[in-house]
Amino acid sequence: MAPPVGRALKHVQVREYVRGLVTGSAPGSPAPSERELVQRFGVARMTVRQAMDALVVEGLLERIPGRGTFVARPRRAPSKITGFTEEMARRGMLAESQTLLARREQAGPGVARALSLTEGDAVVHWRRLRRADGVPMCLEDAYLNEVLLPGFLQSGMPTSLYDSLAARGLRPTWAEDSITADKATPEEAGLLEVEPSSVVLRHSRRAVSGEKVVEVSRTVYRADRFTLWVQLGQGC
Amino acid sequence: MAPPVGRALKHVQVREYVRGLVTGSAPGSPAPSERELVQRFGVARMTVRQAMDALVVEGLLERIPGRGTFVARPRRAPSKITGFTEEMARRGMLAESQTLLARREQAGPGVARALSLTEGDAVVHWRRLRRADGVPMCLEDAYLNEVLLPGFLQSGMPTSLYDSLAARGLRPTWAEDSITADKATPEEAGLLEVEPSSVVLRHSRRAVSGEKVVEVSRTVYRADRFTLWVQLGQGC
DNA sequence: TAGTGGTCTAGACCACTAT
DNA sequence: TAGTGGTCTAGACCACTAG
Repeated sequence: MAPPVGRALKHVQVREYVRGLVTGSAPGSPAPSERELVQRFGVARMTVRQAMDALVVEGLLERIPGRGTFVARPRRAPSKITGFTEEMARRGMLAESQTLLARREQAGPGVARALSLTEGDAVVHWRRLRRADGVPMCLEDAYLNEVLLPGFLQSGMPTSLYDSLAARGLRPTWAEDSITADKATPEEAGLLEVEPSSVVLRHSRRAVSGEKVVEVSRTVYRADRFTLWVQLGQGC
Repeated sequence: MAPPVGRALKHVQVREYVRGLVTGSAPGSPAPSERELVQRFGVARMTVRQAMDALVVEGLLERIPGRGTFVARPRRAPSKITGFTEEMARRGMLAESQTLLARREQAGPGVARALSLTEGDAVVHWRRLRRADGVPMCLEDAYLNEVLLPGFLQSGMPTSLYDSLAARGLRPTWAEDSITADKATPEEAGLLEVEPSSVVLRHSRRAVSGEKVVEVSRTVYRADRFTLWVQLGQGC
């Protein structure tokens, strides 16, 4: 394959060429040597190193001095920040949602603080009963900053909140969760179709995209149907 | 301050000089310009860029084209992988432990699989009742690969498992946790000093350091005393 | 206009690995 | 010995920002 032509930066051309060669290769496979790429693209070696550096930082390549550059074994990664739809898909289950409430409200003190707003500011309150493979799994109350989501309530509610946040460039980049065990309230038990005072898992989330708080939610899961899985790590 | 002298690599000298200038500075403070560092250290600009690149990747500096290089605002980071002692300290509580059991065992099928061992291999089983500010908080069963921890049982049990792992260069770099809500067994209720069938939070962990599985544990927390906090993020 | 970071060149020498 | 990545030089031009 010839080096691509275009007005793209040279280190980007090299980087994407190598990425193309390398994606799909088994870990440990050799990448082209730096001097080989210098020849192929007719660029300086520092330019090639800039390209390779980026792929090394990404975790795609691994350099071994004296030996060469190789496809890195995929690093164990921390959990992605996902919503219910994506999480259930990952478990091979079909997520369904029943909207119980979707309206504009004035933020109370707790929600205002969590969303970094002022009390009384407009928020979207969205309450859903969520099923996996037809069985009630959890009850979720999400609060969203209306200013960040103009026309959200009018545009017809999506299935996946996180998809529609992503579509607006507001995919969460950071989230803080708190998790407790508790007993269901009578109302929760009724909606979740469990005995009164059944054990539940309560999960609160505050999700941030860049500097903006995009979601504050409280979710109550049936303990008999749901285990929370989290991966932690120092890698990215 | 004069450039340090020594046989250290030049880009390392520059990097550590800048790090020293910058740590403690407020986010947004300017770092020295690249050309200024070229003058000060008498090195090539590419060498300075190599030094600065490292600090940018670390998240310490931020480059703004046309303006300069500045101290980055600390990025929101995912949770560190901590044990009970460290976690309680973070909450301003004093962690105490009472060892209920500490012995060499043969790994059963479940523990063997989780520790990436063969059934019957030697493992350390360590059961502790853990208190925070004197109140029972959780009951933890940890299983450790004895081969990775020679003399662990003989050397007197430490307070913090994670400290002693760190001392052997086995600080976890990745962990997978699962969290469920449940009711305490009679034995658990007795040890945790709660009513029988009280609500508890069950937390399982499999912690890895590099490629080695260093800890497998199951912990049961009093739900009335403990909330799990987790931060997730794409930054490192 | 002066200064900044972003890109790029065309070399060089080193330590290390593999044959 | 040949090849690899690691380090380093002494320049250059560009687009952008700020005064």
